Amino acid sequence: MNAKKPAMEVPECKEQLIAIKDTMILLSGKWKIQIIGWLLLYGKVRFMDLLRGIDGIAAKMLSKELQELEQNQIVARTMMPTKPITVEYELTEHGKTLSGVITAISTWGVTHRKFLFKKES
Amino acid sequence: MNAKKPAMEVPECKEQLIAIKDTMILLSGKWKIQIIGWLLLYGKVRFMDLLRGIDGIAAKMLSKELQELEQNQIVARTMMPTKPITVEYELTEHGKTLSGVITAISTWGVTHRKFLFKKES
DNA sequence: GAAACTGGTTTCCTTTAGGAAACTAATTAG
DNA sequence: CTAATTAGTTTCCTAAAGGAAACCAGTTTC
Repeated sequence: MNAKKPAMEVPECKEQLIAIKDTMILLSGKWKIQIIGWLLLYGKVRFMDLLRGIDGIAAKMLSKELQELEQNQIVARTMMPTKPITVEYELTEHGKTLSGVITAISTWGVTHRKFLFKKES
Repeated sequence: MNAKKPAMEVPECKEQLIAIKDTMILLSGKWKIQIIGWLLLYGKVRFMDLLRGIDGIAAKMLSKELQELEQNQIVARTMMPTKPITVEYELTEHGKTLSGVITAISTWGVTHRKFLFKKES
């Protein structure tokens, strides 16, 4: 018996794989999806809300990730002329279109937890 | 005007944020989601199919990522007694429950591309 | 016998991600 | 005057991720 097949036929579903790659370039890393999840749940929040709310994140990271999300027009930043100054972050309209992705990820996390629980019992 | 609010009220939506974190621990990195996307589209495939099909991945990476996905029971590995030996990879039943996540990511990639196109025109 | 196929592993290296802590400026409350 | 608030930035460091190339064993084809 010979294992040789001439190589897989690769149909044009490839578009979808490119789209996956595109998305993951924007959202990769430890924090971005968590930040977006926060903004989806809580709406318009301040820098310090995120810093205190997202477990374990450092100011440097939060600042950097928010800048990147802003550049990609997923997050909007608003400076308020209060004293001391406050800055508010929220999802843009485009950013809100990520809700399907975030809820799918969140839902699967629950599914996976149930799966692990079922196995060990 | 004083910006001080006593600190955000943080309701119990936090479960969802934990679930997001759980999921991303399993799927983080440059390749895992792409691999799963491939397996969703093509079903049962061989090591070399993935190596040649996923643009830019190195054998070391593919091998390592597949091992991790197997450990987490997302991917199943089958050795076939052909000559030369062939190995087939496919999603487990549990792995297939990721299809919602993957299609959401893929769909959003398309949405995002349209968004960028609309802006520049 | 040489080359090519299978599915990897090993080594060595570079790049990136990420974290801790200190520091800034402007302002206010005590 | 001191301490604390806001929203960050800067520096220094380590750990992890990732890539290129060589290598391996077993088998088959030329």
